[in-house]
Amino acid sequence: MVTLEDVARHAGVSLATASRVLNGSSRQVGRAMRERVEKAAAELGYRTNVAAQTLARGASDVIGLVVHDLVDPYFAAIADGAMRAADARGHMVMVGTTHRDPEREIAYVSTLHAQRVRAVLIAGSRVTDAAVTDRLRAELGRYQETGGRVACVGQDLLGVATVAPANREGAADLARALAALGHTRFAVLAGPPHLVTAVDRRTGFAEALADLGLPEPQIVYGSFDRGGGYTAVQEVADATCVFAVNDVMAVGALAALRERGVRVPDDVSVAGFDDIATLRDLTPALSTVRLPLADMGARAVELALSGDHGDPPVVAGVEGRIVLRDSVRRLR
Amino acid sequence: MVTLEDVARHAGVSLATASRVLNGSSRQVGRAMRERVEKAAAELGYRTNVAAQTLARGASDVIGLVVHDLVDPYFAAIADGAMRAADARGHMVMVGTTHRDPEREIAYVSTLHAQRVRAVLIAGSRVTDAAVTDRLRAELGRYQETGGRVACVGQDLLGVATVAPANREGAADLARALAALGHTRFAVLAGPPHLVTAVDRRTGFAEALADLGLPEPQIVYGSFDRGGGYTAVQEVADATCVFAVNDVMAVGALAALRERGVRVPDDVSVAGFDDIATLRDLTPALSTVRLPLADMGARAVELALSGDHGDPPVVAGVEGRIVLRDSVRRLR
DNA sequence: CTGTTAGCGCCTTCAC
DNA sequence: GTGAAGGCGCTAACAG
Repeated sequence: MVTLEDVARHAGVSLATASRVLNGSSRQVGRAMRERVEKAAAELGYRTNVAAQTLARGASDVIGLVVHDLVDPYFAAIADGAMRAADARGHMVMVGTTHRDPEREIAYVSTLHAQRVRAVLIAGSRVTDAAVTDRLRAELGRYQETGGRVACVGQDLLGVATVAPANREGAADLARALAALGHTRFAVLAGPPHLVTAVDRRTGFAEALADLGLPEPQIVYGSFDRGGGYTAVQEVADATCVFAVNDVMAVGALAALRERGVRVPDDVSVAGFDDIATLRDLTPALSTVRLPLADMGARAVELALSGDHGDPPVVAGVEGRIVLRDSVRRLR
Repeated sequence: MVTLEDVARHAGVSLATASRVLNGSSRQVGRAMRERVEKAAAELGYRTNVAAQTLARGASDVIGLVVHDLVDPYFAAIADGAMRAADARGHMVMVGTTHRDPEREIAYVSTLHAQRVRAVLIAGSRVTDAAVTDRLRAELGRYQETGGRVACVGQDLLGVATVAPANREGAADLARALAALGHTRFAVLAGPPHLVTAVDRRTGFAEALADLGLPEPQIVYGSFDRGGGYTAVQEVADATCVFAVNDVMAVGALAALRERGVRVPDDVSVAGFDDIATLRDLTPALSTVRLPLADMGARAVELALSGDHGDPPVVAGVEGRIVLRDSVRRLR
């Protein structure tokens, strides 16, 4: 294993000089020496030992990212945006997937802290369980005390910089748009009651309907994935329009409806939330609320890395945009 | 920042003892001391400094993963499998995305080498450019010389342990299955001519047709993504069956056909390759060749981590399974 | 501009 | 079973 010292010796310069040319210091090095060092490094096949560098510098240039599930296109898109932004700033990204286990979220923060990553990004819905949230906050707090930066994509419940999609408002806008098409009897495939994202979207939707003087929607709980939509939609009684709180669930609902011979949008309209790119080729095309997922990931990187340590955490709201496509139909 | 030394002092033991308790050594430590150390660590909020540990041990427990694009469900699935396997072995995963730039692939290997990751996983098609491949091989070679482990998901062209999907054979099987339905005039949306995966699938398909005495398929090149399928299918002349060399391209093709009012499978049959889970709810359901993507990722982790340094690289073949769904139709 | 020299935090022989 | 001490590879003052 070739070390900096080997390179220095091979080039006939001091360790410090070799360090300065190979691992960007602010100091200048004379052209002649610089070239000798670079030549020696190339000849020897030198590779910086980042662990040693991190130890000496007291800071690494790795960013940690915690997501629920990379196979879920929602998180894949956020991760992609975050990784592009990280890359642009010269950072590598270390990823942990929790598969929706809040305990693992906490454990990952601890692990990433141990890795002394420069920043930790937490993406995904918070849970309504205050005790779990508090423990995550505490873990993040310990990390921040030692200089760690944190940003979250989701609800502003952690006391850290947050990219917060307007779930309530987006769902409310969607409700109004659907009502404007003449729908009055709605059902909501609401996902699990302990996921804040699901709850926000469900209540935003329901409140908007109430404001319009429309009847309460039928609420069907279930899991937050395709299967949840698939199962839940089968309990819908007589709605003319079904709102699934995310696109993946809507896809499950569409599949179940198709199997039962229910036509969309002729027999029932369906809408989702997120506007997942991979799902844009479904038939009928899914109406939804578009969230700029990749931007949100990139934004989180910026928030985490910018600002000074003492600053109060920034909360960046993100608006969803209603996209009406073929899966919904005008009733009157 | 709390260090091991702080913990040792707080517990009234030596640094060595604290180290043995907190960071699993093979040595035993008396029960009383162990408990004192653990208590002190908890009280102080100690977190191992992995950088220091890596430096001292000369080995990290991070695995590097290089993929083309996390938003592409193909890679998301492989990454998911790899991360689960890594996790089960106590490793974190550092991810780099190349967005199909072979130069970045090489650069990432270098970066991961600098990070002294325990193993590097490279997922994704090789390119036909031998010069680029040689440089990647060289970079991997340098890494391996210093004890790094490597595994690849794709073609066995790097001289490292490889999980190699049977692209040729899968495509050939598919061709035979489609021919058995009575199709004789085929078109292949072939992707780019420099991607080995695309080439293998195209040639496997064409060769099987030739063996059956059927006419040569029309070959249309393009990009390896949705847009590539969308564009390429518009140049298809008079085939009764279109084979897109991956599912995402097939989705693009379906979209273009739908827009032009061409019915699938009534007017033309369409098949893809990979069997991407997220795409299983398309209508018509896509016929394809199923690859166990998550398993492949997990397998790569195993291959990389197992075996001894001198061993010749293992090549693990992976078979695809034909899945015929509604997007193809029997002609006779 | 270049070299010398303490550490950075932890692991691991080696004695006790 | 426990402690003392050298060293892992690099950085960043500090001198020159």
